[in-house]
Amino acid sequence: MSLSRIHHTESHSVFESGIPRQSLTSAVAERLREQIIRGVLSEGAQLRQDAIAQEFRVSRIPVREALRQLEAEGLISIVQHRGAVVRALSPDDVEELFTIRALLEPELLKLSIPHLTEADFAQADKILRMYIRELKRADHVGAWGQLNWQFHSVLYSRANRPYFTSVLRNINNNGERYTRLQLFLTRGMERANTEHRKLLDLSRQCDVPSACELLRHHILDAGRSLKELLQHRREPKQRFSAGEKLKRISAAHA
Amino acid sequence: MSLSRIHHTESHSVFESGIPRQSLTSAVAERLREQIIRGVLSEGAQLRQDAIAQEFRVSRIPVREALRQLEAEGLISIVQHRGAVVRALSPDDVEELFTIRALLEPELLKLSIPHLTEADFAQADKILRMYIRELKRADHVGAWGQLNWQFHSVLYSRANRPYFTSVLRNINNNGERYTRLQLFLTRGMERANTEHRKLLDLSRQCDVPSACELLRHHILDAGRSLKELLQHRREPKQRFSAGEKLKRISAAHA
DNA sequence: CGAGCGCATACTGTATACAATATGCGGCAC
DNA sequence: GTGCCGCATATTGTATACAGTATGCGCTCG
Repeated sequence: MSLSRIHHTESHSVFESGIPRQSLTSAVAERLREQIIRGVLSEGAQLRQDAIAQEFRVSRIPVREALRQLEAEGLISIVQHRGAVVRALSPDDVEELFTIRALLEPELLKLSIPHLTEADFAQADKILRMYIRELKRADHVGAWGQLNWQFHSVLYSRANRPYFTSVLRNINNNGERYTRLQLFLTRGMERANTEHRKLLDLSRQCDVPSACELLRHHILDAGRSLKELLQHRREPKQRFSAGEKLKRISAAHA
Repeated sequence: MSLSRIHHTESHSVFESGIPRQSLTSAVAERLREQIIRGVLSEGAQLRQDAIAQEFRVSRIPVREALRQLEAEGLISIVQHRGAVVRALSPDDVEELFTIRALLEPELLKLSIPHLTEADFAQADKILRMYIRELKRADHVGAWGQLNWQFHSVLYSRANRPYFTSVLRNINNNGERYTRLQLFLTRGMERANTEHRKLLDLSRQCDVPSACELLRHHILDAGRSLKELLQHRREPKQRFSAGEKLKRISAAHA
């Protein structure tokens, strides 16, 4: 899994196809970000610079820079001399993320709808159909969360508001692990699907107020549901005594 | 202006008082961030790693890490092999930032007001009085923007919403240079002051709806005003031909 | 037997050195 | 005279090496 174009120019890594225009730092950051979002690196997981550097066949410098970037994005936290760990979100944190989404996304949708083209609707429709396909397979959960964001993203794409988009993209990156959890555990996929379908129809009809209101509730309901899920999921763990804390932490890696 | 605690342990830099707990990377990032916000480094300014490293008496590694962090915060942009420059915001960008603020800050205020203490109001009041003092002196513009954010920040402090706060803090960091411009050029300071006073009074009376509505308009009006200011300010420059582009860029450094 | 100290170890933090790339200028050909 | 090629220079990108710090274990002492 080398990212280096210097020592392994013949490697077939996607990062080395064609003329390399991406710095190792960006490549490492991208990989780690993806792994965190997809849950490959679960919350609390330690990110040791040396291990990552060896895995990607690079030195620790680009790894360190990538970690700084991920920290600024809120995905990990770095403590001096103690390394980086994947951030864990409390139920309150998750609620906050959804609240922010509920405030920003309807505005973005409102600005976007008037400029959406038939191609955009077709694209959204395509994503929804892929979503349903994934829903039936139910084997790899990974794609749901991604498709979820992609769908929303297409609907906002014509708003042409880079800051809105980057804030929301980042918030979604922070929360996607949990969104996936909810879609999986509460069978919320069916509901999400019907709501997405409605949202697409309303957008197509240019019914801006209804679409925005539906979107707002769609987000808030998902947030509430997820918060409750997390609270109930966390409670059992509180039976552990402080002395067993260590065991729990190591168990979390399994 | 050394930040190094290794080579200059006897230095009196604020970063070295007491036991150093901050990494050089964080210290450099903080310094640069402050300089960008305060306009010491104006938009388009090139940040050469070597120069920064020498100025702070550190190697380029912590500088590079700091730059990555600032890039993730949106304050600078880094291009491969061409270095980092302070980002310039278009009038549309500024409008976007204010729109986001107008959506998020009222919500935060709503959540905060019920929990604000008399000490908080006193603190806000103190900031307003400092604001007026600075307004009369009118010599160093720097403090206005900072006090502006501090005032808002105090009012939101009891909302206890870390993500809201960090998103807004970052947006303010990105826009503060321009806010200051507006306060200076449009004599918007007086208006801001009276509106802040009203906002404080309404908050004290726990009149949540009125306070939030005032805040929303306060932000949106400031945004509109600033956008127009920037548009008119930019227009004269458009008379330059494409051929003179280079001259304009180098002149921007003066 | 328990508590506290000290050392070994592993990891992070930073500096120095070298490799690679972009930019600008001068010379050459047309 | 003009345009293009190629080299010199400056700046960034990365690797290696070393310094500093936190953690855990064993030892000693009470």
